[in-house]
Amino acid sequence: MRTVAGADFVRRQNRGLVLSALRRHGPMSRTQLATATGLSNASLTAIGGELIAQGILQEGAPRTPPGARGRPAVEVTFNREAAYAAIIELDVNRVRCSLVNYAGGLADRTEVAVTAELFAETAPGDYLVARVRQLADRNPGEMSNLRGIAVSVQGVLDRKADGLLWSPIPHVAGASIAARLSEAFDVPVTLQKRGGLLAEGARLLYPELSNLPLAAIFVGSTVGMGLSAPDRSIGQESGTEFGHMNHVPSGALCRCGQKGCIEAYAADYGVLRAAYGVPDQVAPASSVPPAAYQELIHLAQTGRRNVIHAFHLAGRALGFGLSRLMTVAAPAHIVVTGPGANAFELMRGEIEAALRESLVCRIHGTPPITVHHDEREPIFQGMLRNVLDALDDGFAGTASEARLSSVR
Amino acid sequence: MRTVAGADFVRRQNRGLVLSALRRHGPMSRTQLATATGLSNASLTAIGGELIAQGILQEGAPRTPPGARGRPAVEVTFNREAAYAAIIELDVNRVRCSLVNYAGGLADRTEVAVTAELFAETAPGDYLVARVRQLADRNPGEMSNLRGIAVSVQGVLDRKADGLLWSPIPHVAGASIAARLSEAFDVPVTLQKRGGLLAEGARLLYPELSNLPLAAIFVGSTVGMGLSAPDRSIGQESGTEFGHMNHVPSGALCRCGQKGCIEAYAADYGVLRAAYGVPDQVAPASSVPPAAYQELIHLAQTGRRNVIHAFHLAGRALGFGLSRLMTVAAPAHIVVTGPGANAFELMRGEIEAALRESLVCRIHGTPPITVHHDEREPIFQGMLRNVLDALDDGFAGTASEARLSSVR
DNA sequence: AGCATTTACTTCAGTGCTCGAAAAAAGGAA
DNA sequence: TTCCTTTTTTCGAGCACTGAAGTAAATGCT
Repeated sequence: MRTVAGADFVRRQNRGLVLSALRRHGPMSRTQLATATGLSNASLTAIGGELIAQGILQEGAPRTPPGARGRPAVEVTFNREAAYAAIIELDVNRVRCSLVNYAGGLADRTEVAVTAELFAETAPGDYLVARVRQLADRNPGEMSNLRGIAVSVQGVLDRKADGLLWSPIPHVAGASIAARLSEAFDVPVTLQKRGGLLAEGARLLYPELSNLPLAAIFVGSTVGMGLSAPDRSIGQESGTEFGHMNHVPSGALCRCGQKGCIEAYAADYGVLRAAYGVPDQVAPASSVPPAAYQELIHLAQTGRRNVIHAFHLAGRALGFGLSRLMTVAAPAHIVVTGPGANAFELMRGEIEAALRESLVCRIHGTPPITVHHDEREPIFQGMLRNVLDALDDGFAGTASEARLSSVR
Repeated sequence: MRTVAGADFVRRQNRGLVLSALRRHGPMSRTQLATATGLSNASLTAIGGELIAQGILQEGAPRTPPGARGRPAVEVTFNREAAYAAIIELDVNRVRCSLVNYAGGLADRTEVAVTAELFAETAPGDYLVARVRQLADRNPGEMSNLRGIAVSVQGVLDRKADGLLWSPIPHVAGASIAARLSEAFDVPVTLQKRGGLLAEGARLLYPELSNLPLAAIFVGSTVGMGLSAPDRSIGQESGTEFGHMNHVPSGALCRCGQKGCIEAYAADYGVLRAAYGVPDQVAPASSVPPAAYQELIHLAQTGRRNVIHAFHLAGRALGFGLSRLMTVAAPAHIVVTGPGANAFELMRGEIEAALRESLVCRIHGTPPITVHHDEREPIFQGMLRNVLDALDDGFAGTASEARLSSVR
């Protein structure tokens, strides 16, 4: 719903423009900012001065390039102390908690290995509160200026994005996470799905992808997928459940309890099951050690037929999933990440064959597929960008308060 | 990409707000408009006066409700002559061409039956130009103020939405349509996919659906699907190819030439083929007379086992397609339209069974399914709304010209 | 008929924002 | 020192919005 615009709206918009330009292109002088945003120099004096007075931005040392002629430009940067945010990666076997400053720098970080029983004993919300509290104790000054928390999760979000209705992480479904953290630290908390973050992060990591709609899939102990398009900035929609898209009706038993999900063929446990000829209706292993999965890949690479076949089945499941996805979303590029990225060459043939069977690919061509082995970095970068964008957005709207706060 | 805001931007935004309120809630007094948009009465005097001076809006007769006390309110309406638009429905067997005025009223309409060979002889673009020209000859005054053309199509749009890369309508693939019409009449032309229009139209036709994300499927000589969410207004993304989502790898031969598409099971020709035990690799009938399809439905309703089975296969294909769709889009409501809507009860069991097999539906519940037999009305309404919204958008931006044009 | 009342709309003064042009600032070069 | 160049700031004008006060147009009451 569009809303009525007035002078304050204009200021908010243009402050946002300035912050956004700074976020995307790094420190700049006022004059550069003016041309980057399209605002006049006069407006930049006003807006820049206001943002600096509010402690959101700060002036750097005058930068004098060798042999410069006129008055030296003075760079404007984010004031790193203007705000801090916590970024929590909640995974099956670890919780990583990072404290970042407003300039995007890492201030502190904790990482804890997590067992399957943990959340049976401690409510996930309480546990994450404790993790953030630990950061707070070590960084009292910074944490007093905490302005947001982002949590990456796997599974199906509830309607309010407060917690998960279902998750591959044991015992987290049904627990309040966002509200719990939010009341504990009195800051906005967002839950973000790994798949979408992966896609956004890949866009940031590969500049050549930054203007394409893209899909990122994660293959490992689960199968996840996210979409990211250049325009719509934050927020995405509710995310996807690609791993639990049906591949074969009444097919292999999945960890989610349904039959025939892509994940039941393409996640580590699915491949393991198929490689050793275990009937696909047998309940999947509760977890597969990373080393065991790597060993499977190694076996396939050295020619073990039954293991190769298992990866072919995995590729086929992924390929038909992508082919079906293409009829609805049509990404122009696909990124494959996670432990399974190491097995991509084993699956590539089946994936591409399945894609070729789709009308969309026949017409538009099959989208190129890039392999990015590590998944943690794009996820973190995606969250970092989202969190900072949200802070920028908040600061953009603080214009009218400026006049008030400068009084006191 | 956000752009710099100034006073002109504010005016455009607020003009848009006024036009949008009028479009959605019908004629209103200035005072009502002020409360509906959130603008002040003073602003409405200014904006309303400007819009009236530009001939975009007009004042109606003072409306005096029985027993009213004060000064009577004067209603503000669209000036129906402010602009005209052509709406073209391009179907397999007919072309309907409607001329509508800015108030949304129908000014004239032609409808022509079309044969399969037509576009082999006449380029589709030329043919449509002739159709619009015919309207122009009959309505010279109106057509001199033509401001836009919208065309509903089926198939895969090319990147520029100028024509179709593939279509179930013979001989239209590859032809320039939008550019051809645009240069002939010097107005903007948009090609819109039937599926998306169906979803948008259904939202307009059923007020109770207006705030839900929904999916509309068309079942008939083809299978189509469109998504529509409450927020993002015009433009949608590139549309979907649901009918050609794979249902069974290497399955039944589809008209598109691929194997195993949903359409190959659920469109009329797929059901016909299955009902009569024709092998599913046999090339599909090039067209199925509507009466023959109705007869099939009748046979199934009277208990013919093999026909019932064919509809079950169709339902299963649609159901698994929807189940797969749910993992990516998650509509809260599904609308079924087209000739196949008459057969919905024959397919319902299989559709719902397939949906129940999906994780998303197990968790969020299966979305309710509404049957809307007619498909023409929602398609037309969807296009009408889109065209008028585009005109509104254009008029909203004419603010600065107002001062100029009032001079001459 | 005349005046009060009610509701719709307009006018006016005030404020905030952007912009272009001119002025000031801050160094290097001559 | 004085000139030149480039960056910033200052200043006046123009626009749009708002709240408050004023005007318009009709009904109802005396």
